[in-house]
Amino acid sequence: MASKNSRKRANLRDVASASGVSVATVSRVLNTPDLVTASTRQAVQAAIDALHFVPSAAARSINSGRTHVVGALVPTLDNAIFSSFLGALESRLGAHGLSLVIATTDGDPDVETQKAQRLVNIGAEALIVSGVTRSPEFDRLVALTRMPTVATSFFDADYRYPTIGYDNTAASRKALEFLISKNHQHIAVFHGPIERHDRMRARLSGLHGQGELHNFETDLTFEGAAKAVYELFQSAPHITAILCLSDVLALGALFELHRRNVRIPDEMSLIGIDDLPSSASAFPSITTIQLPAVEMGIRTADAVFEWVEHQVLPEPYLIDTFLIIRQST
Amino acid sequence: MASKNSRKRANLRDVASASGVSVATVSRVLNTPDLVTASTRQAVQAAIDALHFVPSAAARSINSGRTHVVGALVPTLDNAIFSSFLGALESRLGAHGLSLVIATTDGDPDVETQKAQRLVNIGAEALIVSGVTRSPEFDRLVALTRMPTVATSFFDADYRYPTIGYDNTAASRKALEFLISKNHQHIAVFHGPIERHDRMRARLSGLHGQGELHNFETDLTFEGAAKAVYELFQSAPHITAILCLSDVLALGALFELHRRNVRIPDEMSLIGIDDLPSSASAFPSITTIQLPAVEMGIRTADAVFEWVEHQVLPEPYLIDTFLIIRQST
DNA sequence: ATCGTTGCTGTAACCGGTTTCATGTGTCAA
DNA sequence: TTGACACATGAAACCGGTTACAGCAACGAT
Repeated sequence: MASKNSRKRANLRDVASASGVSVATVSRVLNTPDLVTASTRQAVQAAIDALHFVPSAAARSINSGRTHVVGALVPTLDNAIFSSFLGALESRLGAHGLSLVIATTDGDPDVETQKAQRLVNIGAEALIVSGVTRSPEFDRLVALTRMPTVATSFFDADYRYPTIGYDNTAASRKALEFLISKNHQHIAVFHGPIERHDRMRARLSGLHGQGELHNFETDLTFEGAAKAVYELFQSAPHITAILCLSDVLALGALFELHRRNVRIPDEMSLIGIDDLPSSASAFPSITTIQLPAVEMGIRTADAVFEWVEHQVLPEPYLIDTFLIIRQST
Repeated sequence: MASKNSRKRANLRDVASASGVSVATVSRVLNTPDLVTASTRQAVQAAIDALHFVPSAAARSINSGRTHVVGALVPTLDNAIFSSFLGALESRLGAHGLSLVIATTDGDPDVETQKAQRLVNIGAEALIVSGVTRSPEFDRLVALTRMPTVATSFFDADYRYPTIGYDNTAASRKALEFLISKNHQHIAVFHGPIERHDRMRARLSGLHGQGELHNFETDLTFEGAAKAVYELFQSAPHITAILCLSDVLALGALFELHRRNVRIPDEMSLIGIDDLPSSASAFPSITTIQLPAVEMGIRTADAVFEWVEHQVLPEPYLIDTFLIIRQST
């Protein structure tokens, strides 16, 4: 009794001596039970149960060289576009027998580097990052550790890591062209901070020189959008359409326009980018450019799996975006 | 040259022989540099750089017995209440030097058990779960591995794992009492599937026998809410207030009521539970019961940290919910 | 009776680190 | 000159698994 509840966890040798076999046989019971006689197998199993033996993950992976863990670095979980990406990613990785550890970076390359270092320290087999901007230390770390690394949320066939994502510039241009095709002449562009947000910058870069545009930079929140609407009516009341470079802003603008009794789309048209779940159900529902976060998660999971499991370097992959026409335009 | 790019990663012994010292000294350079003379330290460091040596996470944790990884099991990432919880959790755990691996369960106890097993296999030091419902195998796994386990999203001082969360029953009752205080006699209750969703069940259980209530069960989506509104007007047009047991439903109902030109709150009052970011900014903004997901994440991270680092078993902790009165009532 | 299989099991090396303990060297006080 | 002591370093055990290899028994074929 007193000996039963020894503080330490039982290990292979304990089980071996308890069941009167060698460590090799115990290991075989765990991994290749077919190679062990039924009777000894049962004896070993009994000892395993009695001692509450649980194999050590670390000891296993020291031999296999595998941890079955991959890390994802995303700016935030508060934006549904990232959480649905991660949800799909986790689910698909799980189907491949891989686990996902997440790290939020707040869009700061230094934080990203620091958390990437931690992911390396816990033994991640691959890294998944979002957006274009990396710190030099990050690149050094990846080079040093030869870490399989995939970049998501944008597409660039020439990027230093394989990219799986969409063309942000084309997405915003698609939205703008749609507004122009609807004969809008005076268009406002709402966008989030472009400092430390390269995808926003890419979206914005597709828009210059296409007729009269009024840019409003604001926080990437509902409140930020409301503030931009306020400024819009102060400075440019002749505007007839708002192009929001994120559905978060589009929803915020929608609410603020409601509050001001501005009729949508009669008095003001509204188009977003992302296609958040809310955008389809808002009233009026919001025309937007769909960014297929779920497909991106699945494809990224598959690519990472092939890389760590079969050493297949992924090809850069461009995911299509779609214009979803709804009631707000 | 040819020998330089050997396929295998360098290990401690490689570095040791390259720099002409023992493995112990190399290990000291890595962990306790003060104990090593500056000159040898530099020599070792040079060898480390030259060989691109990166210490193996598995080998380290086999000695320390630590992996610095904790696992969280949540139903989904699609609901903002969970993603903001996880965001806060990850951030706070990171401050404690711990990494977070996430696993989604879709609310299925069997999936939860299976993914918990995987978390154990990769060496998680602690488990964080959501909601009351566990499978017997899950409990067996936790008992077997003596895994530190915290349950969140509800509070029950007598639960078999320490709970950190809010009182779901009290939250919904708080919402109902507020509606009653506003003289609403005929109230509809929108709720998601209660099968496999114990928190929803707890919220519903607080409401029985409190005057005339009409229950509508529907999917926990915007579309589900819209459908419930439709049914509501079919079967109970005299209703003056809708109590939604999740802000997701409240937002969906809001949009559908807009669509039907029902004035809020004049013709219909609306109250939710969750306090999603959207609820504050919707028009009209939605009265709701705030569930402090961020605080829950922080407190859970602290509790887990104390447990794995200092063997301090957390006390169950009840987090307050607050009625946030806005325009929809 | 002998040899070649096949099947099960044990010994011991090994994975890549950490850590204990012993050893050698230099410094300082007696 | 010698003993005490701090300091830097190395040899080897150790963590808890996996696995190459060897040994041995039972079997059928020659």
